[in-house]
This record gives sequence, structure tokens and C-alpha cells, in this order.
Amino acid sequence: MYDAKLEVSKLLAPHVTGLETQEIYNMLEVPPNPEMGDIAMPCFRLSKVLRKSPVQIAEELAAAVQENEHIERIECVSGYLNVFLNRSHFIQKTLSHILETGKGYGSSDMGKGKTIVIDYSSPNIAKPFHVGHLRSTSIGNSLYRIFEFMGYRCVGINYLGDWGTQFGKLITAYKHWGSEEAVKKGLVKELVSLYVKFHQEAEENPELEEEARQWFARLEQGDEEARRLWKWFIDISMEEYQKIYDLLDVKFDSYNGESFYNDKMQPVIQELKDKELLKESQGAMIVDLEEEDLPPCLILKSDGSTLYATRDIAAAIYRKNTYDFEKCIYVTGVSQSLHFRQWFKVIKKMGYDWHKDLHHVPFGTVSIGGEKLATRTGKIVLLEEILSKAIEKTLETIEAKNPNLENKHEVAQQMGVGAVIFSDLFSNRIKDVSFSWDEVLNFDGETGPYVQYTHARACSVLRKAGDADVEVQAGLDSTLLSSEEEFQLVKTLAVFPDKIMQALEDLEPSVITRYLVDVAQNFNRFYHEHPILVEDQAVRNARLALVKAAKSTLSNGLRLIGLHAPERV
RNA sequence: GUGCCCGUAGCUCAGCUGGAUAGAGUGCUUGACUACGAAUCAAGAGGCCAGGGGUUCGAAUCCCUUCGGGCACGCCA
Repeated sequence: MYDAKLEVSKLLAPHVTGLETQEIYNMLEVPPNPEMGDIAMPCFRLSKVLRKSPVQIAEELAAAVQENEHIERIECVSGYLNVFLNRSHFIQKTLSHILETGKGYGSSDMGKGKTIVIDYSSPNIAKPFHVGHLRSTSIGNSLYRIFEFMGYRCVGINYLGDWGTQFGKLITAYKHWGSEEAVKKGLVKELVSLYVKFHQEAEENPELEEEARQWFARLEQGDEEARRLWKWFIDISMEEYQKIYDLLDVKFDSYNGESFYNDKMQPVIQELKDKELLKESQGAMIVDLEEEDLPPCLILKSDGSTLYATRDIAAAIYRKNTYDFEKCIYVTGVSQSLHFRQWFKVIKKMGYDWHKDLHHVPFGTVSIGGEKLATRTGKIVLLEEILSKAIEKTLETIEAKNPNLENKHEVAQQMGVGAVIFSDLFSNRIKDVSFSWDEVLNFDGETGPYVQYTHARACSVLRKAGDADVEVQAGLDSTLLSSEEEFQLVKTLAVFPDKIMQALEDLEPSVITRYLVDVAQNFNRFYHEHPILVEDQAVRNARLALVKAAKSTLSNGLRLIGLHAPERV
């Protein structure tokens, strides 16, 4: 990949005493306004070392530098050295790289031989799948695709909430008020209402709680009826979740949930004892974290039973042994931050230096109309409902604008679902989000459909160009792409690899989402200003090359955030 | 009470390893379809970057503090 910044650093380095090319590289920045240049070097910091004014340094540097094929000209403006790139050279290098790499543009093999474990989605069995779950699912799925694109082997784990006292409650409720027919008919919805009914009834009949405890105990002891019901509830839930995962186009490599670790916690508890980390406190067993400046981590309740930290620790050790990961990533709500910080430290105290490879990737809370989502109060918006509304709206738009589209239902699904995922991945994951129907169902501006539409538009031109597009690479004369819009678009396309790296380092898919809007805007500006399918074959080929490069970038980027890039919409 | 996070245009958000005149989208007011797709493009209005101190040649960005909001702080996950 052509790296203009690197070329500029190489050019400047010999003239700046005491600084390596790499250091210069890190100093370079992009001017706020394109009219000021393409790459800038602020000279203020050098001022102290060189005992000269920044203005003087910039001017001397500009005079000393031999301009070469990479550079058009250099200007000095109040302490900045502003470099204007040789546009046609830059365009030539950048476009040919993108066209050569195509579907692989932006990818790398940096992760070769390394494994990333990503724990995401992880819904609780017998609970409805709502907007809140979408965040973990979409963020985790995108990280999966980003790491995979960069050559890592990824293991996606859906750590299902398939164990715990809620199953005692559910079985109790089922035995009292449920029936096989009702559950078969109502599925998860019926399970939820049984669960809600349990809580209502338990307010007046506390003995129900005791009954639930007993049912859970029977489940733990392997009681046949309890196991059968438990398994059944899981199957019903999974079937429903699977429909949603299919819609979202999200996959997992493992569905090992909480129950998978039931028999893996005792050895861990023993290990903690052997390492003398376990301490009795108020009847419970804890790991003291005072020297880490954290509250203690609870490992065993006073009745001897395990807690979620126990399970997470056992799971982490199992995953390390099984996958030998480079990183293990947990995508959950920000409310669990302390919990992760605590048990990560327990791993550290156990003497595992891979504790530093454990990463919590928190995201903000979803609220609706200022209120938090809660299954119990019924204050939820089901994801299924959102997706179907979005798909429906997309279909209406297609009927209005492109009624002859062949696979309109498939496309409506890809765009409707895309709109929802896109808006979920648009802002920094840590920000709290307020769910709004207007926003999710708005397809103008910074939205998934806008980017997908732009991509389809590019495809449409390439299609109309017919076999001319075969000549695109050979016929590229980059001096013909001389307009501002064309240059800006190429500049935007060129930073795709940087954006992927940033998203990967920050574990932040929104970097890509926002970048795609940037590409689409630049493409549409270009598209609007310059006719592509013109008579002049040379101009036509040059512009087609640009369109093709933009198309590849858009489609690669969309895949990284989990969206489809349909060729016709 | 303690800790962590957030506060930027009416609204939703970028920008936060310090750099030039703080950017998008949306909404509002206008203009552009006999055109390669108007789910588009262009123009306008809209800001004491929550307030106050400090560090610096330079602060939306770093430090301190106040205010406002969220979350968490032992037997739920």
C-alpha cells in the first residue's frame, strides 16, 4: 500500500537532526482544511530543541527539501510545513493498489497464527431478545469480522445464561400454572409470562421461593424431570434466538454456556485454596484485592455455592487451555465493569500472566423514553419487532422506487436489518443510547441504507459500463482524475487500512461505521459532479477505476460491521 | 459515602496519544431530476465545546474543582 505520509517522512528526516523517520512520521498530521495541503508538519516542538522560531524552522526545512515525484509543492504557514502531494502519482498508486487487492483491500496477515476469543451476545435463556442484547451481538460480531480480516483465527462464543436459580423459578411456575400446550404455542413469550407470574405470586407466597430453590437443587443433582424441563426451555429459547441470529447474519463457534462449566469450578476453587488466595469473610469465601485497590471478589456464598465470578474464572482458564488465545474479549454492558476488573485480578493473583490478555469491552445502556429496559416491568422493545418494522419500511421504499427489483424481499431484509445494526454501531459503544423509532427507521443521511444505496449506485454504473470495466486497470490514466472531488475521494479511500487498525486497537467498530459514511459522502459528491460514462474512453476508464475502488472499499467496510452490500437495491 | 463513565449546534453524535477558522447528520429555510439510481447533491441559519481555576508557545482534548446525568460498590448475572 502506498503510504504518502511515509514518503514525506523519509523526505524530511535527513533535514531534521536527531529525529528518525518514524518519529517524523508520528508528528505528521492532516491539515483541518484541504486547501492548506494534504500533510502537515507542525514545527513548534522542534522550536525548543533547535532554538529557532517555528516559522524559521518551517522555512528552512522547506528550502532544504528536494522535491521529488511524491510531492507537488511545499508551503509554510505560521509554523506549519504544509505538503501538497503530487496528486496524479498519489491517485495512481492508491487506486492500483485497491484494484489489485479488491476484496482483500484493507486486510492483512498480522494475526497469522494468533487466536482471538470473543464472548458476545450471551442472552439469558427464557428471556426475550430485546434491543439491549443487540449491542453485545452486533459489537462482538463486528470485532470478530475485523480480527478475522486481519488474519486472526477467531472463536466466537455465545456464553448462554443457561444455568441458575431462575430455572428453579421457571420450573416452579410451570408446574403451578403452565402446560405443555401453552408453552408449545407461546414459546419464549409463554416462558416469560410464567417467569413474571412467579414474581407476582411470590410477593404474596414467599414459600414459592423455597419451592424454586428446591427445584434448582433437584436440577443440580440431575433429577430427571428437572433436567428434561430445563433442556426443553433451552431448546425453545435457542430456536427463537437462532431465527434472530440468522436475520442478523451472526454466527458462533461455540455455544458453551454457563452450565458447561458446572463441573469445572471445583478444580479452580481447589487451586485458589492451594495458592492460599481464598479467605473466609462474613461466612463467604473471597479473594482479597485490597492491594489492587479493589473490593474483594466473592468466590463462594456462605452456603458453599458458587457465584458468577467463580464461573467466569473457570471459563477463562478453560478457554486459555483450549484455544491458547492472544486475547479474550468480553462484550457486555458497562454495568459489569467492576466485576471484570475484579476477577481479571484474581487471574493475575493466581500467577497467570495472560491476565493482561483479558479485555472487557463495555457498552452503554439502552433506555427508552428515559426509562431503563426491564423484562419484569415489560418495559422492553423486542428486537424481532424492530427488525420486522425496519424490513417492512424498506420494502415499501423499494416498491415505490424500484418495484421491478427481482429479489426485493431478500434486499429489504438486508437493508432493514442493516439499518438497525448500523445505527447500533454508529456512536462510541460506551455512550448510553436512547432508543427511538424515528431514528432507527430513518434511512436518510448517516445510515446503513445510505451507505448501501451508495454502494448499489456504484455497482449500477459499473454494470452499465459493461466490458469497459475489464480495461479499467490497464487503462488508468490518473492525471485525468484532476478534480477536487476525485482527489478527495481517493484520499478517503486510502485511509481505510488505518481505520481498520484503529477499530481493532480500540475494539471500537464505530470507527468503521463512521468511516463508511465519509466514503459514501465523498463518493456521492464525486458522482454528482462528474459524469462517468462519457465518450472519452480514457476519462471514462479513469473514472470507472475510481468507482470500482470505492465500491470495493464500501463493500469490504460494510462486511466488517456485519452488513450485506447488495448490488441492486 | 467511595469508585468508574458521560456532558460539544434545537436533536443524535464525530473530534479527546494537546496544534491552524470546532465538524457531520437530522430538523428548519432555499435551490438542483428529459441526467450513470433524488434512499442523492448544493446553499443558508444554528456553538462562551456544562461552569471555574491551572499546565503550555498553543486546551474541546491534559490536571484540579464545582454542577448536572448514568452505572457500580459481597452472597443475582
